[in-house]
Amino acid sequence: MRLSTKGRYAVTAMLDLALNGKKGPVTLAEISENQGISLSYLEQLFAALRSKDLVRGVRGPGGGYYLGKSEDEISIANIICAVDEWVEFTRCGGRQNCSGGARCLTHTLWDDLSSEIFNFLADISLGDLVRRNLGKKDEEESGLSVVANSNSQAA
Amino acid sequence: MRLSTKGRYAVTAMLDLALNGKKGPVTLAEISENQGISLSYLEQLFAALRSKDLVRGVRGPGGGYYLGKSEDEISIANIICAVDEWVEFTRCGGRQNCSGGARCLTHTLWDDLSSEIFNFLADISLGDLVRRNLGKKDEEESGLSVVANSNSQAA
DNA sequence: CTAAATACCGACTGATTTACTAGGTAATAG
DNA sequence: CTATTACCTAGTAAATCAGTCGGTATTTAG
Repeated sequence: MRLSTKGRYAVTAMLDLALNGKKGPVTLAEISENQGISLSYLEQLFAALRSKDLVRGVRGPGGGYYLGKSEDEISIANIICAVDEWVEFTRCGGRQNCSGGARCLTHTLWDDLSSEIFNFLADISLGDLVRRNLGKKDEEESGLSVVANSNSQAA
Repeated sequence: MRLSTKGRYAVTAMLDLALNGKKGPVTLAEISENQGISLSYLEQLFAALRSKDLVRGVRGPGGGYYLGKSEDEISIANIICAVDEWVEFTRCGGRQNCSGGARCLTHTLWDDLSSEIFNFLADISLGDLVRRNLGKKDEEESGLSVVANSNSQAA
């Protein structure tokens, strides 16, 4: 898994789109304004998002972007993979026997961890984030209620 | 959170150290050999790890590195933060009122998600990974037991 | 004591990525 | 038609990545 600032920009932009796109398309100019991301950089990100059908563009005046699927069908992992090109990590991935064991064992461990992180992010949808926040308004003063919902597929 | 290839190298190296360092220090030359990471790059990574007391170096012949704490006291988040310098994400972080709401809402959502990812990685220790793998040997042939690697995002 | 092994340190480097600018073309609404 | 928007390509300064090179400091072995 690769979670860079580029992925952050993409997730942030998609969140903005999910929040503001309920009644019509949202222009990149609006997202740029809202989130402080340059327009052209958004264009690059949305080209990648569009190629994975995560967003749908409408040209012309009154145009902009819709989500390509429902909020609940778009996971955070989807978004990050779309812009970060998801390179495979393990170079020996089970196929080669990779210098005898010690190395491959470590790679297997890393691969397992990497999959866990991926699954964790694949389980969180845009809709989750949006709904979670709406429900949070009341409990705002009582500290952290949102975090650590213990998706512990470890162990 | 920032999970780059640099963090991967660090976690991989620390895993190697946890696996091979039971009976004495492990040299960077060995880790370099085992994991295919250049010696000088390892030196850079271990300088950062050392500054956070995650490893302890011993000079001279027969020297090398020990873990700075027990396997169970070192989390994956610790390792990644040590080498990746953990920059803060939200620029407006509750203090400023940040252009009126829509933007800050999105930032809050991102911040929550970021905390979740961090907590997830903070809950996995080196010891967890090592033990998890040892217990896996038996069930190896019965497919995947630890992780569902049905990463079907590439479609 | 000497020599080798090792950690430790700093400067430099090509390649890649990041985030952005500039300058377009294509489609569509009014 | 014209304005607005998506969509596309090329370029770029800065940062980061992963590495080389050339050292110094410390400790063990002979």
